Amino acid sequence: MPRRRPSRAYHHGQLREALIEATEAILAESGVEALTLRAAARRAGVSPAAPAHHFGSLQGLLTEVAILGFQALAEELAAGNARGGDDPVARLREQGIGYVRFALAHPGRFLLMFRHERLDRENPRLKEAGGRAFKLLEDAVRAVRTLPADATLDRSSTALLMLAWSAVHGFAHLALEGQLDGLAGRAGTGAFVQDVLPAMLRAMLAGN
Amino acid sequence: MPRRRPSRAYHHGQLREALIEATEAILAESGVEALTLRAAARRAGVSPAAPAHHFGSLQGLLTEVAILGFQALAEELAAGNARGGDDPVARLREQGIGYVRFALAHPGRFLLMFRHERLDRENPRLKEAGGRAFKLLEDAVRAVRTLPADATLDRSSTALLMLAWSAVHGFAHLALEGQLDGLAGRAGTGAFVQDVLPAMLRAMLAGN
DNA sequence: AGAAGAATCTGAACACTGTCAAGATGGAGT
DNA sequence: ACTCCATCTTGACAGTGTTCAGATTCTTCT
Repeated sequence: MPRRRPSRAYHHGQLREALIEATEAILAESGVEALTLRAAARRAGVSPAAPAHHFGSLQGLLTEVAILGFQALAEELAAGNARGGDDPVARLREQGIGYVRFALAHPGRFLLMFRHERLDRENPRLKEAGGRAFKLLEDAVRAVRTLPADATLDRSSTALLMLAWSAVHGFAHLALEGQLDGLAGRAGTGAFVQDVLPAMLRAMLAGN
Repeated sequence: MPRRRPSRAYHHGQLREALIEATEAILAESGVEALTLRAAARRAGVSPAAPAHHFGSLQGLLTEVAILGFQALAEELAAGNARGGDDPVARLREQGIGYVRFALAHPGRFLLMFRHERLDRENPRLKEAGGRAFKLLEDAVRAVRTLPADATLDRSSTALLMLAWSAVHGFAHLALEGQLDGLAGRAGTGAFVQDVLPAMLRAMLAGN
């Protein structure tokens, strides 16, 4: 445990960034439940009360981490779009694969992003980051249904959007909460996902 | 705050049941985050250390509540079966409606059931209760695919099962975490669910 | 009936947690 | 040089889960 240098203790300089980094490290190493203001402060080498000035509360700090999470998710969805090429259905399917890939690669981050009681849902930057990721999905559905870029979704298209989102979100959530371990058997959850997810997405998009 | 009667304080008699009841009440009133050993003990009119003897830890107490939750979920799925009548696809669809109905009717309970870090996942009774609910889904899928009652699911049937489970689970989870509030608009999430869920399930089961 | 033993619950303690108020510190601008 | 202000620390408070020794009561055996 490296204690901070005795001199230059005050005015860390980039404490805000350091705290976010520390929080993400804890999240990756020990999961959502280990997220603690004091642990983050310890890791950044500052006093327990230091974060208050920058984030107001633990909720504020976690919200910042969630914002970064939604930005990373949006990138993953965009990468799925790229993999999908010109075929709208393939783009939607690859977005779904990207969604699950993101969740399994960053379990803590993903679970935090959807723990509304730990976040400040009124934070405008959080709303914006979430909305940006959502828009990628919405546009993909519009493309599948050959709707203009600014059209509001009819009921059937909304149903497709919700089916796509719910399916990948539910799949990821069930996998992260260990509900698929029994199904996966000896091969492990990772192999199960690799095997079943594409088949599931294909079945889902069969009628479109 | 009614303090417990000064006499007859010792040997509550049914403390185990009383604590589970208190926990469920807290869960219904204030959600998962408010679940606290001391709060449950207070509500049952007993000292903070009392629950330890019956449940070992907070995890143990919450696991008991989750077990009851899985039992109630199984009942809801069975009710869906009944609504579905003789049509296997209708039975599967009604199970899905039952799943979401359960989640929205008991948000705290549902969220707790899928918070693996708060539960003792090795508890055999928890495993059994979860497995019983899962088997209802599995059997419904078998019926749709006209498989014998004890057949192991092939890849395609597994994909259908995962699609069905993931879709309703994801839908419910997204709704409970407030992710659908933006989509729901002025009508409210409840109305949105009523409107979109059947259409989503129809689209999901179109090819079967 | 009476006593021994087991089950149940209390009280006090410990190490944690988030948050707050008051004060110390150092950098930036005049 | 001096002031102002953002930044960080110290110390405190109430609340948490859990443990342990002991008090209390129920059960069972003789």
